[in-house]
Amino acid sequence: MSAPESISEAESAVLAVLWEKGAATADDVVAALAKPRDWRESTVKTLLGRLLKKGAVRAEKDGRRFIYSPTLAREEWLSRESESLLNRLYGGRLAPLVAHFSRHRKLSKRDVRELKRLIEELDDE
Amino acid sequence: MSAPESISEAESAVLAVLWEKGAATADDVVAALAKPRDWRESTVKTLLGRLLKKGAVRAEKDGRRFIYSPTLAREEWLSRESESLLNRLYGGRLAPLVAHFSRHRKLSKRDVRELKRLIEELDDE
DNA sequence: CGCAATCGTTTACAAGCGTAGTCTACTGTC
DNA sequence: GACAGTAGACTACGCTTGTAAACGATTGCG
Repeated sequence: MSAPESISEAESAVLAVLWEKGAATADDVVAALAKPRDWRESTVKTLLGRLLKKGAVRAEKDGRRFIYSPTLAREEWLSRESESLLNRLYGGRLAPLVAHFSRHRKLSKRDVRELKRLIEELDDE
Repeated sequence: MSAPESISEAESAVLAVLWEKGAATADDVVAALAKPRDWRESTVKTLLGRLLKKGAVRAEKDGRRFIYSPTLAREEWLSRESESLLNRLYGGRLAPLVAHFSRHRKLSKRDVRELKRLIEELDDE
């Protein structure tokens, strides 16, 4: 199940690119991250290296370069991060989080609409 | 408004005690944390000091000791942490998080029941 | 009144992180 | 075949975090 090595903020930005593209060279990643984060090439290389070491990314040799692709699935990562927060702050359950947001009027109409639909679907199962 | 100094995991455990007790001496906190975390006294002292410096905690002199109390409200902290996660992972909205959990069958019956009630209440507003 | 206990403060130190420069080896080009 | 460019690896460095020992000031007790 791949050791649960924790992914840092910066690393997750790199992973995000790989999740979107499926696979990419270091240069592709550098290019893709040019806009959002303003990182030097070496920064991205370092992050790729760390992700490699953590086993969250795989590198396949393609001539003189490597093609990087994610090993850790985005969904898996989402689960880990989300559950970690729920455990730390809300006793591991989702409802209290939602309650917190509703209590503080932090829900957009869109959120409410979507939540409503989601809950209805749940009833059907 | 208090500067949004970020609170670390360990620090939040100390804050948790203060939130529960309202106010406490360093020793009280050490005692309260004896069970969950197995920290030396100095560890707790360090954390209290850091929280002080971060402005998340206030210390009022009471004879030779200090009485510590939280400056940062728990609700405020919950909001910060939760919103930060939502922003980083779900485009800042709550519905996608719930969708993720439902997709992965991570919702307990209790969660579903409570969510249902919450959503109904929302409709009333 | 002196001393041991007790507070809070200072210092410590390894690991992780953000950010990046430098080094080395390979390769495509003239 | 020599050389410039380039890709990945190695090194760096200051900051935060987790964890704690050491230090110095104060004080209640005998």
